[in-house]
Amino acid sequence: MATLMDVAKRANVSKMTVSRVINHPDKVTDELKQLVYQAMKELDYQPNLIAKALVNNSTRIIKLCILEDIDTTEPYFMNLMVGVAKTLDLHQYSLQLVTRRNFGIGNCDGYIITGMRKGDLEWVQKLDKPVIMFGENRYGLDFVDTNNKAGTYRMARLALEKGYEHLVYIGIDSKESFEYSREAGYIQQVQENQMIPELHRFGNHSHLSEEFIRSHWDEIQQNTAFICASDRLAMGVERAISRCGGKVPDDYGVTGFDGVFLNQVASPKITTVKQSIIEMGSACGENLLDKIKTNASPGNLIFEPKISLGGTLRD
Amino acid sequence: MATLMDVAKRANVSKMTVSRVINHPDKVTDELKQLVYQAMKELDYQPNLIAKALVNNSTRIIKLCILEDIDTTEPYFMNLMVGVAKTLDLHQYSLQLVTRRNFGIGNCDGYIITGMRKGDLEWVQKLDKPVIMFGENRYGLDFVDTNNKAGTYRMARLALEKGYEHLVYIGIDSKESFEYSREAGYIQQVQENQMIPELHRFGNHSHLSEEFIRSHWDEIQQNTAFICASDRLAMGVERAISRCGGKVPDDYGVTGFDGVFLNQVASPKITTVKQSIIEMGSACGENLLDKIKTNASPGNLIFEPKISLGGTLRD
DNA sequence: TAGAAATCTGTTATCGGTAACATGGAAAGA
DNA sequence: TCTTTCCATGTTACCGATAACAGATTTCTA
Repeated sequence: MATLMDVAKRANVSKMTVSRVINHPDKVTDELKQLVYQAMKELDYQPNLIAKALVNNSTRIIKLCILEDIDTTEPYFMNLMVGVAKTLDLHQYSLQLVTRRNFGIGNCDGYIITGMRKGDLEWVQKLDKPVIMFGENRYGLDFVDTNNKAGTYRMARLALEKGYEHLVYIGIDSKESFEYSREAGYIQQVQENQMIPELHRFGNHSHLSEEFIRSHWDEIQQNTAFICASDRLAMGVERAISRCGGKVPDDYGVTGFDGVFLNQVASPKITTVKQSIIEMGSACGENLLDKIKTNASPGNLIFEPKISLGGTLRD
Repeated sequence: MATLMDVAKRANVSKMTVSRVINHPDKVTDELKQLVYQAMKELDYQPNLIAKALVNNSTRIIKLCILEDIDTTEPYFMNLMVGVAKTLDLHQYSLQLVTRRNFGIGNCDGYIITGMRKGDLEWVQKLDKPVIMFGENRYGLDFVDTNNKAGTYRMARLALEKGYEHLVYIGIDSKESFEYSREAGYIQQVQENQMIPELHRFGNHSHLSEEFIRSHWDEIQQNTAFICASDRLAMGVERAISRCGGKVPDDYGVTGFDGVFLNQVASPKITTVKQSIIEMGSACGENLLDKIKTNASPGNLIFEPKISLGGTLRD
């Protein structure tokens, strides 16, 4: 591997000049710059990031903190992780996965945090390294998220356009901001159409929504579409309808939210609000590295969700 | 952050002595060692891995090469990645995900490779850094894998014990070693019971196995158990039987292989040969780091699979 | 045109460790 | 007792980069 020194020798300049060409090119004459560029190309020079890290006294480690108490085998978080890892690796940063328990251990250059609750606000604000949140929040912390409200709003409209006459919302029993936003999107669409909102909330497990539908099957009107806050819940609803003898999508519609793997393995596939989790993870990484480099707040980044058509809304 | 120097000063010794206490403790008297340990504890000394990496001229980067042409959203590979990442992060190594395309780019300290085909053998053997394969191979390259043969062998026996009279194998249409081993396990069990093996192979997609079962429904005998080489295939089989009016598990049995998420979302859940992909990924990492450190081949590591009971074999 | 200011380039010290060599005192051999 | 060997420790140089300072030109100003 060629070093700064090798390049310097070949270009007949000092190490420092080479370093300047890389970091402060305006402080070097064009003539020397050309020589140095030439030498770098000939030697295929790649800067040694470890040496750089040493002088900057950085760790090149980013901590990804998943504060929710969740199974790491869940594809949703894996996708997030892959997205983050992709970007970090590109910049030769290392990703460290941490939870509540092992949070404080070891140094790092920045944090990506998801699943924050109110009680966490205090210590999150005290962190002395740059932070990006994954998931909207109302505390002014920089975040990356999907436009949750727009997601359910548009999905609800789509269901109406497809001719379903009743819209029931099946939500997640959680106090997090994203859930409020999804509910708000549904409610707005329903109210704009002079309908009365009907919301139910459960823990995010398919068997809970399934059980609910089965036990209330008699009260459910034909031509209802269920706007669900997750693909898990949608999967349960779909299964329940099917087992109760209902027809999806002809007599009942079902829509999900997330679009991470689960929607594809259901049968028929779930029409869902697709979040590009991997891309969002990458964006978290980009924003964080930016924040580390420039020391300036990148603000919020909101991804517009796309509707991924499956077979749970009629055509 | 306390440095070697800080510790040295507090213990009234030279930097070198502190370094020796850490790396060659036998070359330092007990008396000094005590002083140094004391000082390290008082200052909560953590060695700076970046500085270490610089002198060793290492990158602290490990490349995970997924040579199969596969969707990265697949939970299987994500689990592998998480497992690897877990271990590497513990040792402050960085994980880089590479494919065929970007393989050669950039330096690293070692490789974890999965999905190797015959044609890859040549360049894999030429790599100048330590390598661990994920997935069995017959070329003498160190690997970590599940005992594939034992998996199908035991699963087939279980199906027989549950009273299914016919065993049909639904395999993956691939020339990789793991598939041969799974087939071998099934065949051995079947032959030990004086039965005649029946194997079918498809690309690893649920709709392919589903289509096969549906189109051959008339020829399928009651009380058959399908031993599938993946949960995907099993899912397709399960769905087909259900749609053709068959009863799982009463009249037909279905078993899968992998146990990574998919088996849990099917309904009923698939009885499957569970591979601990995350642990295996961790093991790949451990073995590779070991190999890097000691420069000695760790040999192969074979995980015994466990049968994860779902509802697709009768009780 | 002398002297000051600005511009460019090189030298030195530094980040936090480790290897290789140097030193000084104790144990061993003559 | 005097050398030789050994062992524990310290000194120096180095890994590959960068910041701060120093020196050499050039340009500008009076």
